[in-house]
Amino acid sequence: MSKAQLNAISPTRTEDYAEWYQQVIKAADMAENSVVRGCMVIKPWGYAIWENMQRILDGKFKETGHENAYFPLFIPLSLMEKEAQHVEGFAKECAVVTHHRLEAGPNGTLVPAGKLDEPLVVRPTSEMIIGLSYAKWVQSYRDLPILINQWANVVRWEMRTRMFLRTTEFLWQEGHTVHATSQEAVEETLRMLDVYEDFAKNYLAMPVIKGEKAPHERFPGADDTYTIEAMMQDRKALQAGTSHFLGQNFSKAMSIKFQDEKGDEVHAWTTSWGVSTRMVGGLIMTHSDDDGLVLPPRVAPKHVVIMPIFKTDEEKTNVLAYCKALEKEIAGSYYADEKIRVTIDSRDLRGGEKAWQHIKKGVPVRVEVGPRDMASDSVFVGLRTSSPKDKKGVSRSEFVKNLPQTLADMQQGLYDKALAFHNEHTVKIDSLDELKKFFTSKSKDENKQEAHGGFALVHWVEDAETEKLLKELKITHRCIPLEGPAEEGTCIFTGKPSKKRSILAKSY
RNA sequence: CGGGGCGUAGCGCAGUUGGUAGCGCGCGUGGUUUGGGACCAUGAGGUCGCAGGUUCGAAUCCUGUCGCCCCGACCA
Repeated sequence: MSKAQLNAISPTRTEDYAEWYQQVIKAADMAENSVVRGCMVIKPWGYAIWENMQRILDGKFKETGHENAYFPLFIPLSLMEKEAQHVEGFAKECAVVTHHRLEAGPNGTLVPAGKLDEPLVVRPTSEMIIGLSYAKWVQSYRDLPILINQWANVVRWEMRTRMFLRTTEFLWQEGHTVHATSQEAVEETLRMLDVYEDFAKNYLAMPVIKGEKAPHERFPGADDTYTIEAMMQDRKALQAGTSHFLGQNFSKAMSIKFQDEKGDEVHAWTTSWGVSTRMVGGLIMTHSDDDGLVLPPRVAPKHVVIMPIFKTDEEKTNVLAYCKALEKEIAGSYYADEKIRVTIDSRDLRGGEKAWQHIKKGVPVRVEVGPRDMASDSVFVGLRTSSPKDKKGVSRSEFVKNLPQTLADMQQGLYDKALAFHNEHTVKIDSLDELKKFFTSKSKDENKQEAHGGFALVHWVEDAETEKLLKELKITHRCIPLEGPAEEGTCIFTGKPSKKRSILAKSY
């Protein structure tokens, strides 16, 4: 049909947000469901985004003194049992290996054989298996601190999965550090939270709130859990990264001890912190629109796609040569201290079709080059942050010269837009009635609720009674923000005195 | 694991009271087009999720089972 659709993605965000999310992933060719329940196949475009995240974060971890290492995928069951709270928190979602061999069964089937003496848990997180090594490595205060990060996959057998946001197997990094003093460990915990904040804001263009989790939301076995919370376009909260101060809980469980300067044997203080492929989901839901994925340039696999346009063979030769020269010129320039990532898409596809594919994948800058542009030494440019129809011709030299600034402006523009949205839907609320109103959809149909709610800043004090009300409203306590003024008040549920406002929100 | 929805061609779907499978998009080929998600023609492509059962006959009815999506429960 020659009639152009209004949007590339159907349904739109307002029509059906959850379905829109799935469709963006599909349209951008990022990932697909696999034959294994709850596990996804991450396709090249989606994986390239993750690789960019990895590269940037890895650099920041190293800048802050960490080294990478790798520990086993399997954790002996007996080891998991050592920290009571930890076990309780993870027991329900552990995959367990009980056999180590397959034998021929009836009718060509294979049956597990070779039962293991001790079952192996597939790591849901690595505190225990890494702690075991740390116990051996730490003898003296001179061995500290240990600052190690691991890039790995982990498995958590969740009831309900969603691509990128919560999958049975996911990719992440987990930092595990050991310190001589509580203070040092706390500083490390907060330092890494800052790294995550910096990464989210300045690279993913995703506004986040740093905060502390309520006791019942803590990592199992942690003394304190800190989080960065982001607001998605449906105004729900997404926990985008966490950093835990583990106190001496794990060092006691694992016997991570050392002799201090005075010769006394003491337990070490540990931390752990991580972000996962969930961030890719957060990225999608922060910026994308009804035409597909929108990528902040800093994590876009390609910044620029050049699309040659030609009819005859002669034109093809000339246009392609021109495009290659342009590609080389662009690839030699820098944006945010990295070479600009450019590619030529010379596939034998119709122009419109091709352009839309790149729009759906979120490539920041599209450049069309045909004989006419060539003749005037200009290029035809479309930006992902503008309307798909909004394209204009500019001189080639101007375009190349301004490209770094163009990308920087897009990056900043995406952050500003997301921040404005975040602020618009973050409100102080001082009464229960107001809170109920804020979090109640006008539509009575469970499946057709309009976007509502957001981040409610309220005085809240943990209490069994408030839990019930939160549940009724389908909201959760997200965090107590670290920044912002301390403000005395009273809990809107119980009237108990509160020293600071918390964020309550619906969440992923 | 509870409630709801859905599994039919690569994708999206139709298939009414059971009679041996169709449409759109996409894909192949030929042609016409070409600054834009083209058009005409002509093809290829399906054990109707899987396993049983009822029947002369099942995509359709029954039972079981697996998977996906939504709402809950759960969620470092």
